[in-house]
Amino acid sequence: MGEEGVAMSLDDRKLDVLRAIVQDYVATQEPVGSKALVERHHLRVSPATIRNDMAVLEDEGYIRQPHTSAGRVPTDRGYRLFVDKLSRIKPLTPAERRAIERFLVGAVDLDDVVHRTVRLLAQLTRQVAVVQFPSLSRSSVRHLELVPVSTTRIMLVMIADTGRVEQRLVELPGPTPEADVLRLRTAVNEKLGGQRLADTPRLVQDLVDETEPALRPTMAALASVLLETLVERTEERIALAGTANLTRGGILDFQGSLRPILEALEEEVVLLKLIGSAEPDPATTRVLIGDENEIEHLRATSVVSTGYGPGSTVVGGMGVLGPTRMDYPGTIATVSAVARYVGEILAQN
Amino acid sequence: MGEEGVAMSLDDRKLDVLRAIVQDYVATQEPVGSKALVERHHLRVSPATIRNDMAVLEDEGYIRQPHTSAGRVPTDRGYRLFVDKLSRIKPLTPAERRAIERFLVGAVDLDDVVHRTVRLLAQLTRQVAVVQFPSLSRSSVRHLELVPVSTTRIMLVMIADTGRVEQRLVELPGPTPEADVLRLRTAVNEKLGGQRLADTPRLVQDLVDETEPALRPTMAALASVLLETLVERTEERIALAGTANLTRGGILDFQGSLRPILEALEEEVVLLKLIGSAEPDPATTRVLIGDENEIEHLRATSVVSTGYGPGSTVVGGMGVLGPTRMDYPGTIATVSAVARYVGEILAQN
DNA sequence: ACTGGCACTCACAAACGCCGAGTGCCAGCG
DNA sequence: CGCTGGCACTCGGCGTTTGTGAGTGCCAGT
Repeated sequence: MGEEGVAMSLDDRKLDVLRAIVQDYVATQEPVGSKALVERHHLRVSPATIRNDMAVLEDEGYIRQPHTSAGRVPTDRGYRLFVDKLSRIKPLTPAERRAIERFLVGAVDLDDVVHRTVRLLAQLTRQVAVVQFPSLSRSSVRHLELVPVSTTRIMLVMIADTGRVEQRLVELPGPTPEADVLRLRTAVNEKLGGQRLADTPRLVQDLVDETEPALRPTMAALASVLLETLVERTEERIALAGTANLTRGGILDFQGSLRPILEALEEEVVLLKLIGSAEPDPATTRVLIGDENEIEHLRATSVVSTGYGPGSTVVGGMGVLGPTRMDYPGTIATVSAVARYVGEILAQN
Repeated sequence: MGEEGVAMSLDDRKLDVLRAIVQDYVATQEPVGSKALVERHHLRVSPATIRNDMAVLEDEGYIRQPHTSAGRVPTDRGYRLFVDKLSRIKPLTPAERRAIERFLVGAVDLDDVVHRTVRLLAQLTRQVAVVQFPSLSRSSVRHLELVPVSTTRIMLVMIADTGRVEQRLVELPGPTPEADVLRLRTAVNEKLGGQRLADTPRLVQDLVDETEPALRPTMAALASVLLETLVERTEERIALAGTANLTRGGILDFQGSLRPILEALEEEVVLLKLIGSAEPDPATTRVLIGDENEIEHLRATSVVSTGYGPGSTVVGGMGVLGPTRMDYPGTIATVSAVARYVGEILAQN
């Protein structure tokens, strides 16, 4: 009707009311009523006035009543408005800062960093945490090693600059003396060393073409495994922690059951999509609220995620998953801070 | 009194009754009464007789009543007797055999084998499955590689015969030309190649002593990292799957909540202890029932576990965790079969 | 535009009573 | 002596009822 944009139809006080509702509901986990609102927040009006405001907010779809004559609860849309416009990122407490700093002492290798990170995230946010291992597709080749296993088999070991290591067995077309293996090794390293994995497919082709004819079949066998390792099987690894937090606040937090959630959490693909850094600006911290996320069974959850990597690059994603009713400002702050720290650690290698 | 051994006090029929109670309870998840028992099993006596038998079984601690005037439920002790004496291992169904065979196609490397295995176990048993990665301490060194990263840093990569790969960064005491690194590499491989990891500590010491004096400080730096990698940090990796199965049959399955269970499952140490192959005969399939296991929070669960490895060796453990009320014969059969299969696959490398 | 007042709604908890499965005991029977 | 049928008893679970209070929407008044 006479209203222009949806947001325009809400004056400042209504926004204050929404903010207060979100905060109270997140804190108490109970529907919040008009009377309680005026008491806990110093809104300078009467409950009746608030009720009118709430009626409007409900019309606009920002809040809803679980049942007649109960207080109001924010909708996904309400949380979205809250996150976008009504909240400031909460600074970390000193205790949190200390915890983040402490977690890295003694991290001995990449696996260790990732595992510690995911536990840290879970502990700080008291939610389920997910950390993607540095993605192969985003790293470069540091070194390739060929280890003879028998005369017709070698083991291919690839070391990425992120510290990730992949190994694969290669069946050679025939017995190959060790000297030849060394020649292959040199050739492969000269061609691929330092290259980004994304660029390797065509280089591998060159590699075969440039090999001396005698060794070409052997190199071809090696090349096919290389391709598989470097590209096709860009298997992403993932670390998960804090699933026990799903049971906090009664199982009823997630209406129905947490069964589907646990199932979804075991699907790597699903997790990758959630914290996927295939986003416009991967370094930004993103928030997906309720049914904004695409996984059917996680419609009752929100995800806060971000990319991380040494310096300003992004080699993987990390994030946190919890009930839509969660402390967004605090969680966003934590996830961002942890990602920044991990980036610094990675930069040190 | 007049009774000799506890087991002696139970005649055959009482044992039949216990077996029937376990079977029915596992199937229905409800306390089983005397009348239902005589109907479902062709015990040729009347309910009243069964009641007397049940009274005895209860005195002996094999079953109990959840409350007066309810049916009986097996106790941990009852399950134990059932597993030890009253059940035969259930042969696998053809469908199960097929599933096990199918799961391995396309397993591309060790990680993949382990991940597929754990999922397979979870799916077949419909419980939580745990698989330990082949333990470093039980494997031998296949190859050690030194990759120069800068003039004062090299990356140490260890490849075990099980296919596991560990890498670690070594800070050298000073700039070291590549030729020296090669010499170190040769020396290290000659000394440690093919050796069991358990034997390496003293060998590493020899290694330093035998090094030409000029390279000795460098070798010392390398040796300390080697020791750490090979011995001290015998970090065991573990794969987990099927946590969603914990929610089957209502959460009430695990009285209280499954919170502590989820928490325990995130502790690697706990899991290792559970499926630990530090048992008398690690290749045997073991069953821990209820409070027989030592982890406080898992007192309501049972664990079926076994060791696995190529041939008749054991390089790690795997197992399944579920409510004490579980299908022991079937689960034992499945776990054993899967372990055997995985052993065969590992033997192929 | 805000407020106080008021009638109304409805989830939730406590109280109640019923039902029936299951038991223990006992006297009788082969 | 072991088994059986009969019987009185127990008690958890379930559906119904009732009471209570938080919270609402509406309206008349300032």
